[in-house]
Amino acid sequence: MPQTASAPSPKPPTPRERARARTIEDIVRLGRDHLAVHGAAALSLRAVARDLGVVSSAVYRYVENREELLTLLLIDAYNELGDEVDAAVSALPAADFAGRFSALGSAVRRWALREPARYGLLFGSPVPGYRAPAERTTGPGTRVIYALMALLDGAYRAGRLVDPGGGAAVVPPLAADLARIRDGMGLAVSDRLLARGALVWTSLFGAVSFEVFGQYGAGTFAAPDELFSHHLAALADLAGLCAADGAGERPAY
Amino acid sequence: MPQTASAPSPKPPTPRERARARTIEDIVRLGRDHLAVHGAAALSLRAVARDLGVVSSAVYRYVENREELLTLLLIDAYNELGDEVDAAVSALPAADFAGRFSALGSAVRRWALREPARYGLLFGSPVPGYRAPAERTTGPGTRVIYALMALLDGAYRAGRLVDPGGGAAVVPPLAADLARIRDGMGLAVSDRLLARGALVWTSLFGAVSFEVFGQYGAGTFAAPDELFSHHLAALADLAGLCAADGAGERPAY
DNA sequence: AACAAATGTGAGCACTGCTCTTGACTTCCC
DNA sequence: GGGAAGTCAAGAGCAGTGCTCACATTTGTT
Repeated sequence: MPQTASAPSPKPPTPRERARARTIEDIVRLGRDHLAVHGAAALSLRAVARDLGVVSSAVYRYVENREELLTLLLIDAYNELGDEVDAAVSALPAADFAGRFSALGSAVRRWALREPARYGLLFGSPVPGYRAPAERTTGPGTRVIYALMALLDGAYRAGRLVDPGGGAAVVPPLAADLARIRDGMGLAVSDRLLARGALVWTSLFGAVSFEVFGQYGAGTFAAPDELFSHHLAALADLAGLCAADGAGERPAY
Repeated sequence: MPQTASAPSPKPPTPRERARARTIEDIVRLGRDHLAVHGAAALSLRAVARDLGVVSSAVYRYVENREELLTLLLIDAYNELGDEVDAAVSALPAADFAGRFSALGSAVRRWALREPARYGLLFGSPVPGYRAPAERTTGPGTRVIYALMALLDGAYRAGRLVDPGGGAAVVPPLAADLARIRDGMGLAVSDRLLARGALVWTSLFGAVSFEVFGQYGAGTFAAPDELFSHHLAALADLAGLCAADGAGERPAY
């Protein structure tokens, strides 16, 4: 099994194939730049062709159509976000669940603020007429939620994730959904904590989206970093994460 | 002071002006339909002109350009959402804070699921190259957050909003922002509860956005209503809302 | 009825995604 | 080596877009 074992073709790549792959890489790179500058809906194959120094129809040799390029950029962005989140999380000791949670959230926010247009492609309103092919995007697209759930599940197994109370009981139809998810991901967390994890997940992206999309009015928050940190602490509490090791930091209710 | 006292022209509208206003209304209505069907980025003035039974350049007599139409649709959508939220909230007694909170969240979700493209225009990724004119959109655009803050502030003044603990203390720079907001909106809630309110606000839209934008994989949640209700209860708890009147419903910690 | 403002028309420019034909070039196989 | 097969870029062309402008028509008012 030499080379990359992805496709079922064990042949070594011919020079042609290598050149072709390199051109596609260039197209994706240029597309990423255009995406970052002009946004997803304004992504133009002709503009990419111009930057590539080639006539517009030539890029159709490498990329089937605009949707295909969008899909490539989607996967590219999901993976870059996933890489950064993974790196930020694994930079802290596995037992520091609260620290890892904070690192995960901060990494998402950092990437989103640095790449607002690409973040919008992933988590904003869907591009009209474009449907992401699930079989190619669900893998990269679920890396962050997998990381979060693995984190919370690890904390649960270590006895460091305790139900914070409040809210409501899990009703049977919801419990069925949660059971399916728990089995599918090999988790151990309880229904209530799993539901809390899902809420924390969407809340995290809600907070990031408001900031990235400029939904807060301009100048409303002069200290956005502090606001996000505060939110992150509240979300850790909402998820049920106990405060950092040692001292029973949990305030008296 | 007869008529509507909006513009500094107290004259009664001429038939011409009435016809003009009616045409603009028609354009907005048709644009709304196109928006709902094809999405914001695919909104086409030419298509609207066709539906209006007029040549494309004629609509430029009524709407300066595509951006102007987008702005009109933005305001229209914000107001429709605001109207529905206000109606849902005021349908319950003013003292039923938890009920009103639930009604607010459910109204937002209901409208978003019914009008996904318009919701995307308001809370999704910004349309590339389009900047909403703040002086015309901040009014309608802040109705929901005003309603939520008024609700939480009312609960606070009635002693029915108590700090749920957890999270972190408010650091000075954030406190300054919160103080400015509190003064600007005439609120009384504490810093921590105000910050919680902001988090609940973004979390609500995060949960709705994930559902509307199909960020949950297809078929992940067979019972989305129950999931949202569960989230809503958790968010009410996060905000510090005490459960409905009478019995000390608060579960033992 | 006459005038002037408001409104509608159609041509036109520059742009987009995408298709198709044509010609040139590279690679492989006999 | 020489042909065959495959690959690639070019350019024309189609249908659509936003938007402008000169011109024609309608319409309300004087």
